[in-house]
Amino acid sequence: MNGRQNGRPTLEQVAARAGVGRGTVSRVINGSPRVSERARTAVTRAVAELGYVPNQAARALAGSRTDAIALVIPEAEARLFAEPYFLGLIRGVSIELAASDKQLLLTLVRTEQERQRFEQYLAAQRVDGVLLASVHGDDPLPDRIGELGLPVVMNGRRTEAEPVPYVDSDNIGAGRAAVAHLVARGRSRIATVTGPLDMYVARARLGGYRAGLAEAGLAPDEGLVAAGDFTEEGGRRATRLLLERRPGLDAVFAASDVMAAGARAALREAGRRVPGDVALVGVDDSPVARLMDPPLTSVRQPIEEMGRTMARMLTAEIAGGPEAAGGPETPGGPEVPGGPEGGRAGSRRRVLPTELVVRESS
Amino acid sequence: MNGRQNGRPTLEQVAARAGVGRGTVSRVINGSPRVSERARTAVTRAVAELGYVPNQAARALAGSRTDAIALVIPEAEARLFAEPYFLGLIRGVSIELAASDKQLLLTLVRTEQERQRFEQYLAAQRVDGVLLASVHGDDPLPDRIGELGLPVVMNGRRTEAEPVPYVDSDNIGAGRAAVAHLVARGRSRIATVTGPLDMYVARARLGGYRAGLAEAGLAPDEGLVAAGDFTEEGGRRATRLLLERRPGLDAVFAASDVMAAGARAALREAGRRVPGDVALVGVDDSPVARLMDPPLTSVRQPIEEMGRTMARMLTAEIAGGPEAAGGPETPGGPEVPGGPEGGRAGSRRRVLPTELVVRESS
DNA sequence: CGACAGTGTGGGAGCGCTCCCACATTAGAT
DNA sequence: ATCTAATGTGGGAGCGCTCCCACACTGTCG
Repeated sequence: MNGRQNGRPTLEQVAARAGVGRGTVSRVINGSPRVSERARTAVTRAVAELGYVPNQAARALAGSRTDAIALVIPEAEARLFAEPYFLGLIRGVSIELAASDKQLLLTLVRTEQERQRFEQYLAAQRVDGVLLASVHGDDPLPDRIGELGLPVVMNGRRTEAEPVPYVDSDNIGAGRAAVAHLVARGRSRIATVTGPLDMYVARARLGGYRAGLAEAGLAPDEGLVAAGDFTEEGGRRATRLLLERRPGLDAVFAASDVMAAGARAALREAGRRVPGDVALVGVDDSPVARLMDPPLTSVRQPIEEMGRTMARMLTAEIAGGPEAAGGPETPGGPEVPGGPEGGRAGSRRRVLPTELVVRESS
Repeated sequence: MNGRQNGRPTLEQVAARAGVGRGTVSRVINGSPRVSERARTAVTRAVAELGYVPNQAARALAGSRTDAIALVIPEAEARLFAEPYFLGLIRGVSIELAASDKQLLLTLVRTEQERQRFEQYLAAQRVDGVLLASVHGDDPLPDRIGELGLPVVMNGRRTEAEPVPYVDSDNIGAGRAAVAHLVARGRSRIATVTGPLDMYVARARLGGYRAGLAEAGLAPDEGLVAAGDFTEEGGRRATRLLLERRPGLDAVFAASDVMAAGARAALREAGRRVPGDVALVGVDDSPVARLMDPPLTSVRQPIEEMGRTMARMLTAEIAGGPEAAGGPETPGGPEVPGGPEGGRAGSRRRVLPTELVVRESS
């Protein structure tokens, strides 16, 4: 039949061809410095001539490292959140991983059963580390993985003081920026549609909203706060409620673009004009924002950058060795000179800045 | 200090505990029928007691199968296409793979260099098969993978007569359904904004549009056809052009929702009302469609189902053995007679039906 | 002129499985 | 009674690597 497995040359064959021993070939391939120039060129040539590619399974078995990491996305969230979010994350992770020659294993976890299967999977030593997206407040998975001895980095955090390493965006800053912008535009009766308050991200954005009001010297008014659930329908309902309670509101800060779309619909129903009567600001700067009518002012999160940062942190932790688990052990790695973004490089938690994108809705 | 690699029990230990040989444990784990009931229970118990999980690397090395497949997404496309598309695809693939206990390896390919690296990767025998998303007309990758002896399934096809196994949606039917619907709504001057015509998907949708006109007894008019590029801006430009050439048009069929959003904006600029003056239909039924104003009538593709089908086909081909399923070796590509639409079950090409979702824009 | 560090280097000893051959054991056929 | 087949079973022989020990060879120092 086809020579799918018989055809590929092995390390041994390369060694024979180069006239050296297996050990030397291995050293050359893995970039060890303790190889003579003569041997190195001979091996490099043999590799090229034979088209040799190291067998990954053998490598993993012998060396107990797989050069792969898993990215786990809870399926339920994938529907809730604006989907481009995850694609952006994946893209960021992927870019960074390509640079370090690791592979990305994507796992969508739907059910509890699948979650358990995933733990089994981890136990089968198929990955060197795990990236976790949008973890819920009470999810024990991050800790479990840690117990297995595998490095983890989460996207977002479960609580304010999160023990597991994570990369988050500055959600408080997002709320503040939105409110500050609305105030600058002359609005003073600013309402907000929040996400589900059992999620840290929703609480943080609400906190930012409140801080923004305080900084502007505006009095808080609980009547101007309504809870949504990150869906369009939820945003619509919450906005209707707000209009009922506070007909005089002149701005709405929705904690996501999708909810802002719902708010837009509710405002239209109520005959309010945007931005004439009511200014509108969302969060995410998703494609939806650009396509809305009028285009939506939104707070952008550096999603791709978050993905990259996560991958970088995980890679560092993997390389940093299993024993250095504790602190920001900096093993001679070329530290990025004062990271362009917030948060110290090498730290176990990182909060990236958000950015307001102004469009016609405000 | 928990032992990451030392702690895990091996097959040998399970064998000892169950009082049987390694071979028997292996048979039980892999579900071989040639095991006595007695041995089976003993092994099952030992496995449970020790919390044994087979080491995947060892399995792959000894058995030369990895239980993983790769899904390749060209990065350029990921930006162009409505992104939810890929998430839907990933979801479908993931669901089906979970059922067959395989793992999903996601690869975003950005550059030519990365593409080569990916080929290297495949040569390292890390996957049992490959899924290819949105392949361009002249991409040699599918054939290359076939030459490596790896099963491949593509999403969409490069040309009408595609030699490599694929799963596509009925793009011709999509165009026809859109036109038929518009005709039923009393429209007769129906324009279309196409995708880039070097892509088969764009040509097929245009073909469906033309077929639809013919079936309705409407005369074709090239002035009613303008090329877009699957972006919003492209849709906007193309629509402006159409309005200039044929101010009397009363409907637009855009070959994607995103382009429909662009068309919507152009129509608004020109003072046309939707659907009053001009009816609008898109393709994809993406979240954008629901959020547009008015909500967009759109032809839905069964994306998730496409993902599932692809995974199923690939799994079958992997299981079917390298010798079956017609030699991928055939150089030059066999001219395949296969009928255009309605692919047979078990066939190497499959075209799934699309479905019109009517909303207020038409 | 020995003792002693370096450097490179070969190759043995696994890593934890699957494959498969040889050997029971049993039951049926002759 | 012997022969054959069917059924279970143990365990050797790898799969293709990495790790690491032992052994050259160089020089350098006391």
